[in-house]
Amino acid sequence: MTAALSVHNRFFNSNTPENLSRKQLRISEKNHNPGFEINARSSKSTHLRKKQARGSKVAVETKAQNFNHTRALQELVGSGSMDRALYLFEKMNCVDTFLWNVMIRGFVDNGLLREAINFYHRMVCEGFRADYFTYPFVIKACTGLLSLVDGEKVHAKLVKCGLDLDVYVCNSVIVMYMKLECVECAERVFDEMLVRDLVSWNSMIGGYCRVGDGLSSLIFFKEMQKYGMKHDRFSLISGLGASSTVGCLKCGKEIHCQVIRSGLEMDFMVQTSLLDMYGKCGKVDYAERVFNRIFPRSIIAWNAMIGGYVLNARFLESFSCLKKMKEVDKLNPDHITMINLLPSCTQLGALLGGKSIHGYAIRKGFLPHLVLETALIDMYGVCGELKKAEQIFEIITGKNLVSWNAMIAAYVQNGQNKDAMKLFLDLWSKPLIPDAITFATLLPAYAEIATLSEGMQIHALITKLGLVSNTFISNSVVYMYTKCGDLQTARIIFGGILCKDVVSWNVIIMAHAIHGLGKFSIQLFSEMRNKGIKPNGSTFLSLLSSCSISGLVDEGWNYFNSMRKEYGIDPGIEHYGCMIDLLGRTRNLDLAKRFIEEMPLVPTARIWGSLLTASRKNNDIVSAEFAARHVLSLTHDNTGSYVLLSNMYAEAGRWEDVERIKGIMVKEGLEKTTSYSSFEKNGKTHWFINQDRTHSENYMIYNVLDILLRKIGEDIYIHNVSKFNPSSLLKKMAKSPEHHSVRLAISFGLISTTIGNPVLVRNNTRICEDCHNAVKKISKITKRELIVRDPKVFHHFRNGCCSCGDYW
DNA sequence: CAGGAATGTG
Repeated sequence: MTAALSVHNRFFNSNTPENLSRKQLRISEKNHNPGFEINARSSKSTHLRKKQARGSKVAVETKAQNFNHTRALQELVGSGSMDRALYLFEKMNCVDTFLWNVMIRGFVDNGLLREAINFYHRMVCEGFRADYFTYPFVIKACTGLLSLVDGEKVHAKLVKCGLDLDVYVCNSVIVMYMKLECVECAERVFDEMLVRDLVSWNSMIGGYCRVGDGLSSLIFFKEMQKYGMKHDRFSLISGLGASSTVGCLKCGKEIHCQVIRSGLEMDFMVQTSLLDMYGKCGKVDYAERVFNRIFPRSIIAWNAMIGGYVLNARFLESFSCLKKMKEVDKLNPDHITMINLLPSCTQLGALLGGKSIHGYAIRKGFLPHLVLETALIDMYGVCGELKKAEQIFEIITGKNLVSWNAMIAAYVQNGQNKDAMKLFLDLWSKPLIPDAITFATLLPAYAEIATLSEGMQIHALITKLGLVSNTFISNSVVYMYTKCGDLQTARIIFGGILCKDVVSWNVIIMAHAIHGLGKFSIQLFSEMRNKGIKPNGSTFLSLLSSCSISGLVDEGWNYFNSMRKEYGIDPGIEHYGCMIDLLGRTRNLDLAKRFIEEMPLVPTARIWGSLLTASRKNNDIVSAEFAARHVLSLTHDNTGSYVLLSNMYAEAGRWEDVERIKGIMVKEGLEKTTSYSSFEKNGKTHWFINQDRTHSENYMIYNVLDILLRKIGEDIYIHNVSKFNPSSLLKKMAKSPEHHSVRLAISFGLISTTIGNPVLVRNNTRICEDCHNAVKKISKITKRELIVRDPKVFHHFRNGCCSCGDYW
């Protein structure tokens, strides 16, 4: 007669039943029954009253009927017919806590989580006491909804009822907090438990695993044995997961031994975890051994095996594994198979493979699927199909941070730095908070195009979000400041990195390289070795670049030769590239050519490009043609090579050849890159193109520039007429460099800054010979440091000299 | 009545 009680309590009893104990509840139930008919208000009660009026015989029947109803209700719930269960529930007249629990559990089991919570509220409202059977279900519903708000309310309620003493209830609360990433709350609940069972421990181990704290997971895994808990399959599975996140093969192997000792070797979930662990710890052969013992092999085991191959860069094997899966076990790939295989396509550059996976996913109805779509963005991004990546990103509903990060990465990988920055600002307006990966992805874009003030803003943001202690991020910040021209700040931040890794050192060595401070690079390199940091290939790339940029020829050769001898590092193609630059500086073109011939690697476009630069510096048109031919056979759209060659022809007065190159470029659809220079003033960037007259301070800029040019004797039109030299005049007229963008920007920079301060100008193309000469002289007569950033390096012009040693 | 294996971004 509980329904009656509920009605009664609702209207006449302020002492709500949830404040009473189970025993008290039963007593009050009895006591209030007699008054039932008078107090009845609801239609349910009226219905009951009519039934009861038919006499005691009917009452007995009702009891039996209720018993049948209960069984029917359980069956309906079990089969997932929640609507019919609800109908029956509403019809039943003797509802009690047990039946409410059956309903709530049914909702949870059938994924109707919100309904489960609503039903719990209704249950409490109608005066039923939620018991220690109710709460695990309700908490599970909150967990599934990822609703911390609901969860905390329910938790508070159950503490009030004293149900926080129940092990089952507490275990479910732990799982909830862990899944909602409130690790500290879970820890507190765990700590305050008077009795902990196996599930309590397993929930902690599994919870830490889930939030990525493999170390704590392993600590709890070891700790629980001290409390007399024996690991079961759940503990072992979580322990294996923790070993893979930490990447601790030793831990994994130990747990493998425990698996064998516990006789769980043939447990298929444990097997899958083992296989996964070995794959993630880099032991594919062990994984294969485990895999071969699994029978029957589920799609999950196959997926784990495929994932293992992909993770260990054995891409082709991942595809043959897929083939075997289809042929041997007649299993169809699912969405996780696709997610696993997409990185294989990405790494192999197999766009066609990636597209067919996309097609398969569409045909099979796997889409929309957030993770799969993100993997597709990555694949299309790396394969250069930016439009496709954008399309997928557009249609994703419920984008999470990973999706945003993937799209930002796609832009950066394709050199669309501006779009990456724009997308980041877009993300900033969303309720998502960028993380370390966002910045690690984004910072290279900032390094390429951000102004110093933009760079400082992003740095402030990183600091605000507490990501400065992340070495990966700090390294990128150092590089960004370097590329923004602020080597001073780059140094300070480098000095502040607490855990400097090899990348930190490589970055700071490279920073000094691109600012033409080779001696400092060398000093930093020896400092690094003294600190016991082992240099890698990239270290030498930074070091050799520095030697080449600063013209430290002997040092460069010494380091190059020491690479293999002292450090056991085989020089890569990039290292050879640096050496060719170095040889180019010595003006020994024949040696450079022989070096290319004799090197054990196939020359790339960059190698031939270095020879082309060297040929230009030597004014050796034949070598330049030779180098350019090679560059263009490898990259058809290398505009720079055409322009360089064309300029050489022009200087030699070979106008037919200039026209010929022009013709080829037109035929190939190539346009000469428009050179522009920029100068940042008060956070605003001012742009200039050659002969630009659009700037608001145009008059002043040209006046100042003309004075400067006259002072340095480059105003050939006015002063050099007497020493008329037709070929030199022709040369200058062809390019009219006296109003090149870089000079305009420097002129504007000089009038926009205080005397004594350096002027920093950015160029999108390499500075021409004439301007380089002119800027050197301007630095001398103005007594200012003039800094020009080109696509590769910073030219520091000081007192008539440039840090690049006139070779760039 | 509670807990578990394979999945995307640097």
